[in-house]
Amino acid sequence: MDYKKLAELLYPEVDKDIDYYMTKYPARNLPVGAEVTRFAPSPTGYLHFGGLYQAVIGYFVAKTTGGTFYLRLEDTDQKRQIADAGTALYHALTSFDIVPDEGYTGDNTPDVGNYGPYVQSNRVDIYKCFAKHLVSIGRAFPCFCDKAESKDDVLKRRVEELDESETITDHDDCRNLSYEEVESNIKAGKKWALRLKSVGDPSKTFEFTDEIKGKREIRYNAKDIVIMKNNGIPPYAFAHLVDDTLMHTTTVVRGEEWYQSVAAHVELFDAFGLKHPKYAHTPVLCKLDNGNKRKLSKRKDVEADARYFLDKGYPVDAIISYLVNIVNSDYEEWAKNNQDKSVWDFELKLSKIGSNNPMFDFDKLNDYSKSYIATLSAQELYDKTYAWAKLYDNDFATYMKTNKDYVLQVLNIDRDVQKPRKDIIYYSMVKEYFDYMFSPVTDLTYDFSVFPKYDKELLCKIINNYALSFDAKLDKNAWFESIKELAQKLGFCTDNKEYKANPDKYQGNTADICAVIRYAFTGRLNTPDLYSICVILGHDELVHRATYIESII
RNA sequence: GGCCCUAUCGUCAAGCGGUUAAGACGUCGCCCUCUCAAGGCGAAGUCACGAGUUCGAAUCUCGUUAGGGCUACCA
Repeated sequence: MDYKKLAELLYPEVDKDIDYYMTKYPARNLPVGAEVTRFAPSPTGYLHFGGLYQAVIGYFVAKTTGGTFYLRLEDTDQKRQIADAGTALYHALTSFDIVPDEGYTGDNTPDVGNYGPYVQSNRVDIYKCFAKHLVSIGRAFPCFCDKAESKDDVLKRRVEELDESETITDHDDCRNLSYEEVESNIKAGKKWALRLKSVGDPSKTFEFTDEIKGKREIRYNAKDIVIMKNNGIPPYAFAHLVDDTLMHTTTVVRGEEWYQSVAAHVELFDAFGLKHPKYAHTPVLCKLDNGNKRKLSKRKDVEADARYFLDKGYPVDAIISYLVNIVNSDYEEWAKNNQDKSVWDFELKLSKIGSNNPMFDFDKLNDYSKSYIATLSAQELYDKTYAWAKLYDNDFATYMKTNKDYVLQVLNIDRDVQKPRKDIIYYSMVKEYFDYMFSPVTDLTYDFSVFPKYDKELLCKIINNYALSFDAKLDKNAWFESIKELAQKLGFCTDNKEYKANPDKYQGNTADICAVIRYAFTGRLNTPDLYSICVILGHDELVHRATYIESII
């Protein structure tokens, strides 16, 4: 068989050879040890949290080695594509501060970098050229079978084949077609796909080192895998070879689900005489569902959509910290010893990634988030909450802007202290958390039956007395003394030990008085520092609230 | 069905033939206290199971079981 002739027959329009592209895209000028990584999602929907997890790994590997991280859009499956998903993917990714050094930047903005195009559908000429080369060296052949199988069909067929015979051949029948047969098929207008002519012996193994899993023995590939679909577009495997070669990816970070195909990918690289990149197959993010571990699912889990966390207003650094912690569990110790640094300074190591599929843990993420927000100054919290509100809660953003000084005071409650509170988890919580500061008292809901021991008269006495006598000039100690005075006046006990010994002798203790005050002015049984709240509300507002409360008890 | 990967507290996990089997989140208790947080102190809780190798196994080997993945002209 004259393979060159066959190549011409199949790809008459291709006039370049692969050397043209090899010289067009020379290796990057990077320091020794610098890794080139990529995030290569398909525009089939929103950014999946598992995708973000992959992207974070790739990003950190590139960053910590002084390399390059780029974004490539893998849109070779036209059936599953969703309009504008690519653009949305880019925006979601960058919203998490994962900003690629080069690559795709959305549908309406040009790619950045010298190794483009970074959208696979724009690279078909290049794929064809590589495909033609493979035909010309006798390692690829056209396949005229029309196997429009679904996944289930394939599984069924495989099971049947295995039932019939011990050994199954992965070689495709079309590999034996003569030039004349191919020619007449093509003249007849038959559609064809291009397949690799595999020469692998699956009874033999080769040594493969995965950057995460370590050394493994893998069986040689024997499948005549499709490298160009009958629509002229390559499936993943071939696009991977061409793109990661030409874009000089040094380490391919991809999900565990690709691990099975490395044998095929390696054979493909071998066929071209090319060195394959290093591979890092990452565990899959899972979730506990009815006692079972399962993959984070787009359909079932709101948190599978990375935008969920943006919507809620989770701090980006907290999410990244959480992810980094899953990936490298020594991150926590590092963070403890490097409190002046941020997660972005952490040096992530692929070799330290475990092989287990980790389960997503909201508690842990929330802890990172609370702790992070607790480190923010009032001004920083204001800025971040405002930035969030501008995107997700316009009314609140307007409120924040017009009442900036007041909001700043509120946000500073219990914040300017040694051990700040940790109860705000995400920015959307701010509004609700301080609703009694941001809303008129008439918007708060009350139910004074929470104080069954006290009648209306006593409640009003406490509230009115407190409001009328409140003096914002008193410091915290003096303020507390004044509460104790009020307590004594109304028959409450101010000595805890005494109260514990003789609870029946009193109406209650100081804590009970405080509870009434707190509830009256905030509608809450729990709040941060009551003193600060009252100072910010001020004498007049307290009196106003007291009057209103009296009318509704 | 076949092939591959994985298995340490509820969760994330250190561990690499000899450890009282780290740490973090969560849970519980105590202290502090105007509530709630925070903080301090403390507690409970793990080597999936069965064989083997070894003086000695969470660690090595083999089975079993369970979970995950792949088995597409999807990525």
